[in-house]
Amino acid sequence: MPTSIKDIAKLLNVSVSTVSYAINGGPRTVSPEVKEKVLDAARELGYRPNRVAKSMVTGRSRTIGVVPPEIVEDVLLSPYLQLALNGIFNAAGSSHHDLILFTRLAGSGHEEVLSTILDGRVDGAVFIAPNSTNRAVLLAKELRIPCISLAGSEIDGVHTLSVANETGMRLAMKHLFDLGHRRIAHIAGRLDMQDAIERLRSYSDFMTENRLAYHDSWVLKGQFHPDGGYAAMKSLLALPNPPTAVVCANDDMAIGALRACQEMGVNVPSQMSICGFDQTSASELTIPPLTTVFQPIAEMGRYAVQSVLDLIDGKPVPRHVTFEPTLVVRSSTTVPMKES
Amino acid sequence: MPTSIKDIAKLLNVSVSTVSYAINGGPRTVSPEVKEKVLDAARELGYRPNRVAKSMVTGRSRTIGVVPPEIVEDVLLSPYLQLALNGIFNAAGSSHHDLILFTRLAGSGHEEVLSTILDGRVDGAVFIAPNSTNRAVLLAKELRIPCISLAGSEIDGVHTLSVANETGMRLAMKHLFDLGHRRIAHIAGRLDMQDAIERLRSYSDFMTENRLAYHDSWVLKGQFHPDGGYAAMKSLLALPNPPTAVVCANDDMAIGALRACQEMGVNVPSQMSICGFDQTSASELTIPPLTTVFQPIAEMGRYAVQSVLDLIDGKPVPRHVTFEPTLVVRSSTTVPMKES
DNA sequence: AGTTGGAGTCGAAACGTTTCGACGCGCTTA
DNA sequence: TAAGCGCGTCGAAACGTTTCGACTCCAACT
Repeated sequence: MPTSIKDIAKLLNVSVSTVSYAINGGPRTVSPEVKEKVLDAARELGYRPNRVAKSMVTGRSRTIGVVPPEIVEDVLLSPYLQLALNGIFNAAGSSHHDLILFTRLAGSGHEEVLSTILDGRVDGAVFIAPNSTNRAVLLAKELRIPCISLAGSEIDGVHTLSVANETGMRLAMKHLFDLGHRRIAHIAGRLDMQDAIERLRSYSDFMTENRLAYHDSWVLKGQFHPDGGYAAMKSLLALPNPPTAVVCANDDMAIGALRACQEMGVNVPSQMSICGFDQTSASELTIPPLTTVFQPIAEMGRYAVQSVLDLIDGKPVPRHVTFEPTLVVRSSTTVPMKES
Repeated sequence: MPTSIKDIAKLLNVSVSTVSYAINGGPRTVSPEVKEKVLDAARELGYRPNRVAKSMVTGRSRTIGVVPPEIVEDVLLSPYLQLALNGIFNAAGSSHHDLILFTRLAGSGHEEVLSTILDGRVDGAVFIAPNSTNRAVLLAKELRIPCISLAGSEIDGVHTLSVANETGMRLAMKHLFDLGHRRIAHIAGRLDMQDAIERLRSYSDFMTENRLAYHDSWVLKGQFHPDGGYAAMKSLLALPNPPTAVVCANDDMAIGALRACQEMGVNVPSQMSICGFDQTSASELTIPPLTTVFQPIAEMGRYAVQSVLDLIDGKPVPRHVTFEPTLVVRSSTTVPMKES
């Protein structure tokens, strides 16, 4: 039973409203003497305002929800998510909001999904890379909860922040093409996610536009996981006439691919150029450091929070913002070997 | 204005209590017909229980707070914290609790620190590696908020989970000693953190016990950051008779040290053995992969959540639990070179 | 037949705030 | 001097729940 505003009121023989005014510099003024008495008493009694009660009456919690792409074991181990979360965390901190991390959407029906989000504990929500089957974001929208989809599929009516995947992919492809590569493979991500789809499409487009022949066997699915990248590279190397370069849809897969090359005695970059995507912190620790596409994920997280806040305040927020990636050239790509 | 229990009551001409009983299978029984009517109406109207209101009357929020060691920009980029957070996230998910991540302890007075934690939004809290100057955890304890200190300084009266730093350090030192190293340096962490202090002490103890001479110049402060490790290694290599091996108090610093060696053309491990601490995911991506001390951080996170939950339920929880680390031998350590 | 008791329901209190309407007081202004 | 106004204060309503006491039936006892 912590001290409440009532205790102070009783002790000082004033009304609760007066105490409230004094503490908040409230909507009404309080005489200096009373104010001082109240503040002293509050300190004395160790008074802490109860945020839950405050939330109930104001309808605001100064807390925003963060919903990971899927709620499964170890999802926080994803470097991409970590980067986004860090950006969100920074922004929330500087705007004096706390974060609720939702942990239990999995295995629950839609009903429960909604209850978790819309139970009044958050003023708004950031959905990180929701895939198109993620109904929660749709329902949140339908119920007019201020929310932002960060790097997810474009869903109509939902405010979305995305990265220009096409630019990023073209940057990587052009880099390899300019180096002289013609046989370029692609290790794709999870094709139920928008990013993966767009990166794959840009790859195909680039190959077609430049009249580069490519086979189905050059497009592999790596599920965004290192092991997927590893397996994909293994099967690429087993091909009779393997490609000389590969662009991966994220860094984790590129790291897996790198490991596969090392194991098979294939030198990177001289025998195989590898390009990643995302510029996660691990991408510069590999040997050789990965050439990769930098996405301003952390900045997007920051922007997402600001947008949610604006949405809450009823300010206008652009329906869709696209961030431009840039290419970070490091040592995992070089000119292809002469032979062939 | 979302639908409330009252709307249902009004619509059906029953009392709010009846609706509550029907929805919760509440403490009183409801006739089957009424129950069905209520449930139908709730679905119809899209009723979502308001958790804030529920919290207020029950005093429980099914949410637990997570407090990072310090609240500064980019704190979520720390691999150690990520690992711990992931463990906490997993555990919270399976016990149907959400997480509040506190983002604004920094720069606020003690008063605000407390308000943030004790404002009724959380049932308990996990403090990740609080250092001894972190007053928040003390105050939380004083106010009887169920809380666990995860891998932090031991503070009396606070339930603490720690890792046997001594065991870990000895494992690393003995490994190097057995390989034949006698000139072993230590790059220490932030000496305001318990872990760093203990690791440093164990290093000294080991050196003394084995009658190994060591100089002050072999003990460097790396602040737990890669750049600190880098700088430390640089100054080690500048020594007239540098050590043949170095144990770092975390992986990040070991990675920095590795980079310094690479830059200076010092081969790791043949000319310099490097040992890390924590087994973060980056530690196996370096070339060579780091020999490091594995701490079950993720498991500790899980355990921490369970303990907080037990504390909340009034179950007995051991005041102090120690987890044992193990050594992961990879390729950054080997026998020292013959010369000298 | 009268008593007990459980099932089903209602009304109201409680949780800790914020904020509105009302009121009294003293000061200015006509 | 009366009207008007702003300041400081109080009491009460409101937010959306849960749950307790009380009440009414009706069935099952003695």
